[in-house]
Amino acid sequence: MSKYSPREIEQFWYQKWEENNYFAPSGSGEPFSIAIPPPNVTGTLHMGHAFQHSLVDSLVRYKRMSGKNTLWQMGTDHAGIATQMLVTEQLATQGIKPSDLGREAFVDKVWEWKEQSGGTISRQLRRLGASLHWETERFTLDAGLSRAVREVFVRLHEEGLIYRGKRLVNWDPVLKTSLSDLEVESEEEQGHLWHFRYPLAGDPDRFISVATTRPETMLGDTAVAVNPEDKRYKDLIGKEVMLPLADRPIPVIADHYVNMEFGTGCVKITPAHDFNDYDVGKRHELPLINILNEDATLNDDVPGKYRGMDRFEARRAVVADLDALGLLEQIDDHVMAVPRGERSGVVVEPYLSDQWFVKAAPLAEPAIKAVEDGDIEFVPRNTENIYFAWMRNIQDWCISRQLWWGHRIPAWYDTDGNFYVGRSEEEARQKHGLSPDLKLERDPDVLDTWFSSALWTFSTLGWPEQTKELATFHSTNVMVTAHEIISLWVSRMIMMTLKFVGEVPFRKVYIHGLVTDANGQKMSKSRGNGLDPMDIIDGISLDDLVAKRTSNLMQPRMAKRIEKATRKEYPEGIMAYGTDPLRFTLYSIASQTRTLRFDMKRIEGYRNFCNKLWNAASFVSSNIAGHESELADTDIELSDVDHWIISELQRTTAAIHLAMDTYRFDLASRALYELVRDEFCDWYLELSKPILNSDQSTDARKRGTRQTLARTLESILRLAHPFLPFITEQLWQQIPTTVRDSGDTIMLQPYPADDESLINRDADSNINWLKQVVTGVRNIRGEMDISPVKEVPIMFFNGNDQDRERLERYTTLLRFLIRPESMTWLSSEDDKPLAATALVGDMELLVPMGGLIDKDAELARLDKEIDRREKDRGRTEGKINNPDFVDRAPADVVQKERDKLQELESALRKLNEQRASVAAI
RNA sequence: GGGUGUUUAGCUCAGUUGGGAGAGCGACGGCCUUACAAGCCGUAGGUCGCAGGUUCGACCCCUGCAACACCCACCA
Repeated sequence: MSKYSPREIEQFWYQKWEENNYFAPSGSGEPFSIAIPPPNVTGTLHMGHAFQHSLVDSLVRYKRMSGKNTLWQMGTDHAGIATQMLVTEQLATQGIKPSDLGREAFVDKVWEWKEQSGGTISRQLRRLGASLHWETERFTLDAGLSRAVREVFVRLHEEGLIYRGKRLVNWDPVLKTSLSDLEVESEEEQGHLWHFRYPLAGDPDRFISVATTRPETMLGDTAVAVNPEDKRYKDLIGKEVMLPLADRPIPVIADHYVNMEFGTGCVKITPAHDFNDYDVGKRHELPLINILNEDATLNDDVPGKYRGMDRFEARRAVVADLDALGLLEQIDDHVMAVPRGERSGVVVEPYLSDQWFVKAAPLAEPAIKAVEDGDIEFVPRNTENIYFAWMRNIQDWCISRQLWWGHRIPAWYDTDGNFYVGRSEEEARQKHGLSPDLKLERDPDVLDTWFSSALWTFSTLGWPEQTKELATFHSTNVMVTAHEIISLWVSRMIMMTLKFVGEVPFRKVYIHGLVTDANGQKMSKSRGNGLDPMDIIDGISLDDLVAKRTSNLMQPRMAKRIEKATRKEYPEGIMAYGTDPLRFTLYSIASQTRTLRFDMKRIEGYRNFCNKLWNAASFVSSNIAGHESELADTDIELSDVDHWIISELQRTTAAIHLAMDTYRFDLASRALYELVRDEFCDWYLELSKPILNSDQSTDARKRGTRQTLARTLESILRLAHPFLPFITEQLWQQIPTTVRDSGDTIMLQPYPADDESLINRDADSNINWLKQVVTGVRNIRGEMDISPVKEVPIMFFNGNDQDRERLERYTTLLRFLIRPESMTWLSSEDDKPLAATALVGDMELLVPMGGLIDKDAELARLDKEIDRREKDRGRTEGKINNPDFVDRAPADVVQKERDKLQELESALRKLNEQRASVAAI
């Protein structure tokens, strides 16, 4: 058999699977379904995707093999803002502005772009081995989903759960659109707190000092507020101050919102440009003065000199002008949270505009209850707190975006500004009895991308049609996603799905951690520490990696640093590891912590693991070659070694089932790793060699071992398939059909079930004894620097009948594993030569010193053994001598300690005797 | 300000109802032993963040503290 080479097998098998439609639901059995969190149609696969989809794929393959009617629904998201920005940038390189094209032509361009680049993410998902049902792939802007969106919008509007209104919203002045709270990211930045004096109206010599972080907004102030309890300003309440620069009188009002301790205790109130001030303004019926244009330049409602200035330019001008008037009192450094648009990165403005909103509270109520009642379970459990915290304090959701790419809002306006909602213009006219002559214009806005995403689990299955798919696969079983998506998406799916389907979108929500780089840093373009899963699968040269990480940076000056760090970390670039090793690495780090560090060192280990599995299969294959026909024979004899590995297989199988059922992918992968490496390869394959090669073994026993080799390997492959889909398929194909099912793919084989009755405790304890003997000898060899191939006499003393019986039974195996020159059973103390010793229970294992063994080294070794046991004895004695322990601890625990003490004392006695005789040389 | 999580070997992390502290990587030593040097064998290394408490017994349960991380929130 050739060497393990992922590249050669992975693409081949995926294609085969897809051609044969193996990803389709079987149509029989209990349904199991998962809807993919739709990736951006024009996006590429990042490490977070690779992680998430690897987890889901293992789950899907596991359930499919377990006989479930399994659907992993594929689809992509139109990603309004992200995609529009991307295409806008593309056009900019050709010197084209969206406004040059106009709406329709621009949207056509986006569709073109989607057709052209939309295949990337799908290709990458295939490379990852994701067993998605491609045939029913959906797109959030396709006809069916658009229909679902209109249906939901109209019905919510009819119920008064969608409304239009002028509100203060988050405004992105570069994209010129509103954003929801969740699309705004606040980060602490160094800023200033300016203190200004506002002179009292009619008393220009008296001032009131206000503190602000945003001086330019003072042009829109409509009041100054103080705390009603604040004695300093009590007399000013109800009076007026003259707003400088604007020269408008504004009132001094009292409101508990004002914190007396902060700043000067006086707050300028700008209702049109601050969310708090907006609320204060409402309470006091203050006028709202909007001073900004859509692009955050100052509008005509400010004094002439500031008109048209950018907000930051205006800030400098206002500060300078107030200073010139002697009204600038002081400037403090001040750290504050600055809100920025998640996509554009620019500072977002609270901005007064007409928008559409979803009234969230009524929808949230049943959604909260569904989780409280356990209809939906969060895993790990405590992540439901994030959900509850968000839902119990939910605010209305601004769903309109001033973009061109997205679901256009199904509302039409007449020339008087009245609007009419309907599934179509015809319906809107009909519903409102409008004359056909009335001129209507459709609302130019589109819906927040998350609005269509919220309908994902059911719209992809055909809703509003009551399809068979919807009946079969909804509710879906589990949603696998990250923390930050809980509010953004999970909560909205739950609300919308309960509302329109009357059932939960999924029964479980598995929340996984965030994959970071090896240092725990979030992977990002700007940090230049991102790893592309494709580069790990296919490999990449250092120069290409550097080029990739330093191109298109928002801050080009970072390029040098990124290049340096990259060259240091990957001096040889990244070699091609293949998908299976990447996946296995991802499972192994999937513990239930918040951040998961991806370290290239680990993938190397798991690549080696795959290689080992490959070589083990090659060993099995060469040992059964020529014996294929007898592999199904019943005329066989199983040795203890065979029984033991079969036991191990059962235990691991049970452990993996438990792990998968509790979403512990890390424990599942580890159990598999340990079985394959530590038991199957390190012990079983080694022990099978003497059985197969010795004249002492009967043919029936050899047949038994060949059969166990083949069957165990075959089971391991099925067990491992959900995690390592490609290598397992490749190796499984090479298993003779006398051992495996004659099916065409491992994908559709039954997943192994554990069978308690196949656990053979006698064989287990025998093999355990055998391992101890072998380990004892290896330890002496290792410590005494005796070459593993140097044959030495080995003696046994003080063993019981069982030891003796086992020695005889396993002579052949022992000869192979410990390479004795001779094996002697000593019957009397007097026969004991001076020797290095190991203990196996009460039995002493001796390697005579005759020139081989260094006295001091052996003394050191014995001291170590003695010391270890003495410490243990101390602890154990302490317990036994504690009457409280003996009285109160369960009898079996006490007995266990007593037995242990006895063993320790016996061992110590022997070791000390041994030490004395060695020391006497 | 509120919330959640983390703290176990040099590094990254397991530790499933409280009953003898584990793995991988790294380190060190020895081996080309006929599946595998992408390998094999062996060894060292930890007052389980700190301080209390409950218990016969605590990495595990309770209280307090500290450090770090993340999420949410309107302190101008």
